[in-house]
Amino acid sequence: MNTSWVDTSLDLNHSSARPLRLETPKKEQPNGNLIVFGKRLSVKEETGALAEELSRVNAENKKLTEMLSAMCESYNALQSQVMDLMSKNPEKELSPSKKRKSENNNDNNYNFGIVGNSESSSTDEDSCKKPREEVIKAKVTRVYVRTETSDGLIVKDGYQWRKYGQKVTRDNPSPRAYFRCSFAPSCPVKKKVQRSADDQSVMVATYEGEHNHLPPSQMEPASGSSHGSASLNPSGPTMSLGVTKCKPSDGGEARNSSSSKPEMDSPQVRKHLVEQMATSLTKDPNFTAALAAAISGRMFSAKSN
DNA sequence: CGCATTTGACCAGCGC
DNA sequence: GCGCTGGTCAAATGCG
Repeated sequence: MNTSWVDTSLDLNHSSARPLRLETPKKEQPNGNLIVFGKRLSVKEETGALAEELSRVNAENKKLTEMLSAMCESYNALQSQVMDLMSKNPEKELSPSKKRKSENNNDNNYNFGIVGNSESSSTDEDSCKKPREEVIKAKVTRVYVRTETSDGLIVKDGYQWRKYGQKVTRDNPSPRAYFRCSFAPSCPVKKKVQRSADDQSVMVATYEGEHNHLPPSQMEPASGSSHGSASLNPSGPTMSLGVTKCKPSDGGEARNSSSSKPEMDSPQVRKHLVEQMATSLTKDPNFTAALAAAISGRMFSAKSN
């Protein structure tokens, strides 16, 4: 099971849709001088400006690295909390009233709350504990989306969805919306979207199944930006901010080959996961492009002030 | 007019 | 069997 954390306030994909302009001055001027932001500079000034920008970019890079490591640390802390909880409450923490067949198959991690807690609780052990029930056929992915806006139960993920129901559930005052992929019935994917009971600014999107088609944004590149803001993609090939990549989820593809029985408490494994997360982020062209765009955007705003 | 969304009704699983 | 609950259906409604 996948669980992704996406902070829509970052909106990286959206940023990456912009043409990447790192504004590295190029020696286009025949006289050796440069026009930087409309200003003609001498070679010395250019060197100074470049050095200044370099240091600024370095500082930015350092800041981002710190943010990344902080993210990983908090993730690890949460992970260990989950492990503690799981060891204290070996299996049956669900309130009896919630025990529906499908929920037992798919959502037996609700009892651990939000943010990363749900992952790694749904392993093959669960299916072993319930030999009577069918093994999960549809891949279930849970995605957490932090959204500052209150524009309904909308989680943009690049796919088109058709809403077919809405319910107020017992354990959460905010309504839960039910979506089917608009390519249904050929595409069996369903999605449930509900605001987190703990944090109303967090949307919890639960995907069931996998798309058997490309997202419309990729099938029609020209219209891609229309779906692209706050883009997250639980099963598709596009980028989802890789916090989940730290964990041995079933949807983690090749990022963690030891997904069968991970020992999350091992410091080596943790370190390895952090490294994998960092490399998967840096390898992702979308992420690097978005990062570069964000940096250049900051440089622009700094310059204009 | 066609399509998507809304929303009350209905159904099925589960506990008592 | 009954009540509770989550999930789905389908008629009504809205929108472009």
